[in-house]
Amino acid sequence: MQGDTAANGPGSVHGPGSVREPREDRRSEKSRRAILHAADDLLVEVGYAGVTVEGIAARAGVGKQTIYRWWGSKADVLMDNYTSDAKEQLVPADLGQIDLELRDYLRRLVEFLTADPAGMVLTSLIGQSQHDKHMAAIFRRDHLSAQLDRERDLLRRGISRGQLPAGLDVDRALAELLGPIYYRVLVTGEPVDADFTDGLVTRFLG
Amino acid sequence: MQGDTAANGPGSVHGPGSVREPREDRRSEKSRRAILHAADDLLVEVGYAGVTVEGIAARAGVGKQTIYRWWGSKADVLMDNYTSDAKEQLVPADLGQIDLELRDYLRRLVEFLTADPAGMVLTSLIGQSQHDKHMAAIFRRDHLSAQLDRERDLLRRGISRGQLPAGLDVDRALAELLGPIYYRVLVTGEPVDADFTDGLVTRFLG
Amino acid sequence: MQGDTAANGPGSVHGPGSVREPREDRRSEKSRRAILHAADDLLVEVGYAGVTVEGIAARAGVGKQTIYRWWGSKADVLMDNYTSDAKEQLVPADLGQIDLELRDYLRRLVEFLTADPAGMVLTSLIGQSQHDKHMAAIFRRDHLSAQLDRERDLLRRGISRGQLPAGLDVDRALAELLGPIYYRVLVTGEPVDADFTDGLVTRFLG
Amino acid sequence: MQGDTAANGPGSVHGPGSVREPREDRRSEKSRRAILHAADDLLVEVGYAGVTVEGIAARAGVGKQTIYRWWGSKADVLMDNYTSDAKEQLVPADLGQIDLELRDYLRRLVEFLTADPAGMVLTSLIGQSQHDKHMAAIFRRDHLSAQLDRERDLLRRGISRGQLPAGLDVDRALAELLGPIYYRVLVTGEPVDADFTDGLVTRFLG
DNA sequence: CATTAAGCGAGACGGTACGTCTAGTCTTATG
DNA sequence: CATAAGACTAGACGTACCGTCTCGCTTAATG
Repeated sequence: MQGDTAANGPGSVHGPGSVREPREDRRSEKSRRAILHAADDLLVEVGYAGVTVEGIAARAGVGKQTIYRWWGSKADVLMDNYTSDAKEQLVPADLGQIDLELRDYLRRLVEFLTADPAGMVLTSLIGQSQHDKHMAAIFRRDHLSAQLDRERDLLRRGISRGQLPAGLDVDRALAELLGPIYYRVLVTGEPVDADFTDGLVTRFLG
Repeated sequence: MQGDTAANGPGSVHGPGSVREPREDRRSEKSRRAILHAADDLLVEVGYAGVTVEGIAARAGVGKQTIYRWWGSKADVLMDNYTSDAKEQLVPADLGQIDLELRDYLRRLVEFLTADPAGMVLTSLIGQSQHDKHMAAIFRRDHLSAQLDRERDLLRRGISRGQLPAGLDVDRALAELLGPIYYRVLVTGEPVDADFTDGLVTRFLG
Repeated sequence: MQGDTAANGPGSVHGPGSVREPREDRRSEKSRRAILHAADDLLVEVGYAGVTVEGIAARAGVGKQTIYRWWGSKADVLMDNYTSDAKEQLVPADLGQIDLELRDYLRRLVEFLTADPAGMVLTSLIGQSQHDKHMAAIFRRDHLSAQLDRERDLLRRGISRGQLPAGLDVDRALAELLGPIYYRVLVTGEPVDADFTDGLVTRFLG
Repeated sequence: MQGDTAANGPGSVHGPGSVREPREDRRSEKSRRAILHAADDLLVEVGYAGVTVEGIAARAGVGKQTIYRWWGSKADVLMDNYTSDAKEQLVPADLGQIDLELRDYLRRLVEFLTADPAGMVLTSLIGQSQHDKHMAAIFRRDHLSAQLDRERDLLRRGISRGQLPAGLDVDRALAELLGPIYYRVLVTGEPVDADFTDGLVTRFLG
């Protein structure tokens, strides 16, 4: 085996001794970057349905095989792309006050989902997950769980500070805080303003 | 609804006197039904991504042109299919008590989304809406708005009975009640039990 | 079944009730011609190895599927193309005198093989037959047998006129007359002049 | 021969001082043999069209670069392979009598072409020569000319013994003796028996 | 003996073409 | 004139090889 299991790239589902593993250490960083950038650009320009592996390859100046060697599908590429963006932009801030932190985080989440190109990737990936169980599993494993962890930490910080009740059901609380936002973005398509998110926090803390 | 002649079917972009309009009165009811059934069956058997116009036509014993004549895409067919199912199953009951009504409705909504084949259509359509603005618009116009109206009526009934505050922001309330459910179904994929939905109602009314 | 077996196009190897037969009567004559012309042009321009199904399709303004629907491979297309050319150019003339007829035919055969673009197709097909049993069988069934029949008729005419011995082994005679020509064209690549072919006839009749 | 350093291997197009010449003296004999064997085995197992450089490399446990370093193509490898086989098996015997020698040689040639794996290489190479001028030139230079020399010697021996006429056109005679055999093997695919080859000799000497 | 310069196995790379699949349009014959 | 059937152009799919290009690793032959 080359490389420890933990460090394997997204989409590496194969166990050891699988048919044929590409060797991570030989991987071309230049191509990797070109592919991720091309995918991102295309998503913005032509939309999720218009993104094709062929198009990514052409735009990146890369062989299709190189994409298939390291990712399993266009969704896989876009997800990889996205994960780093999300890590940077969706980290809940530590402001000492849970109400400020929540207000801030929800506002930034809305901003990300509705105005940031990377947010478009996220909603596309969630959309794709509705028709593709495999994609859904990878999405949850590689992106969502990390994000949820960051969000749980936020609430736990509030608990440890005594700003939230000790017995709080964290996951339920997240569903009640984030659910209405995702609902408007994904289902009704209504715009979401700060008033709405602030209201969620107020009712949650009240 | 597949639409009266004046309003034209979803996806028909032509103005009046445009290239050529099919005449609704000549339409074959037999083919229409065969197509909708075939689409439904296929969705359950092979999943949204596996459904193709070609597959529907073959299974229904129908020419592809007949599908394209009356619908704009596979999503259009599935949506048509779905709309009637939803009407039957997602009508909020009038039980006299808002708390009972909400508890009942949310439970049935969860049941529909997670266990009913028609619910699979719904989540698929929402998923598709994430990559297809046109689809999204049609989905909201032809399905979602009707459903939202039924849901708003539920809350308004509660207000008129004096069981809910007169100044209630109905749309915000719906987002807070339904959002957490859609969030779990669409985003995290966690199972949703009656405890969860009842809790939403309790906190909402409390 | 559509069409009697004899009239079936080249490459139709399937028995009745095979997976799916295209319907010959719906075939687009325009596309058929465009494909055959494009293939012929390409062969001359880029040589056999450079001809691709993709290239033919592009040049002909045709979908690849249309080529695969009616032919099995590029060799199949080129063969189809060729068969008609050969029919026109390689018919042994009836001149009343076997020596004149043979001299004439061998000269024209050489001319065809070495100077006519269609002759290039022929040698390419024979070449391809060396690595492809399936191709070889089709080539022999669809082209070679017809040509051999025409050549046998030539000799039989000579026999019936009393210009050749009654007990002549026709197939062996053809091998001795044509073999040296094909040998030079296919194996040694030496040029073949009228002196050479006339000599073959002289020795054969002597 | 894979060539002395001065003459360079087949397919080497570089002038002296060109990009970079591999050093023959460093060459791995083990790899060379593994490659030739693998190529031979593959030819028998999957046929000419199925042989690939990649397949040879994998089967031989060798890097592709090693093949490209010393040969120019799969045809090049197979030809190299073949040349030695032919040398052993297709040497005309010196039996003192031209009729016996010819009968013997033609029989062995037929046996080689139709039953020996190396004969399959030969016909494949001739086939390949029909679509590849470069290949054809190399084939003629590296294999055919040597073989033709051996064959011419056979006839010249007959002339010097007085068993063949002094003014015999040797090349024409070879075309008449060998042509019908190659014709049947390459073109018509008919089986060739001893009766046929003996008949050629009889008519040639008669 | 260390150095160094090759050949080597391995395999990732940019490409091209493969043969298949589906989209959405167009054509023909039938009722 | 809608329909079933299905051929059509178009173009993406995922795979197979091409021939080139690093990588570390032997393995000689030289300093």
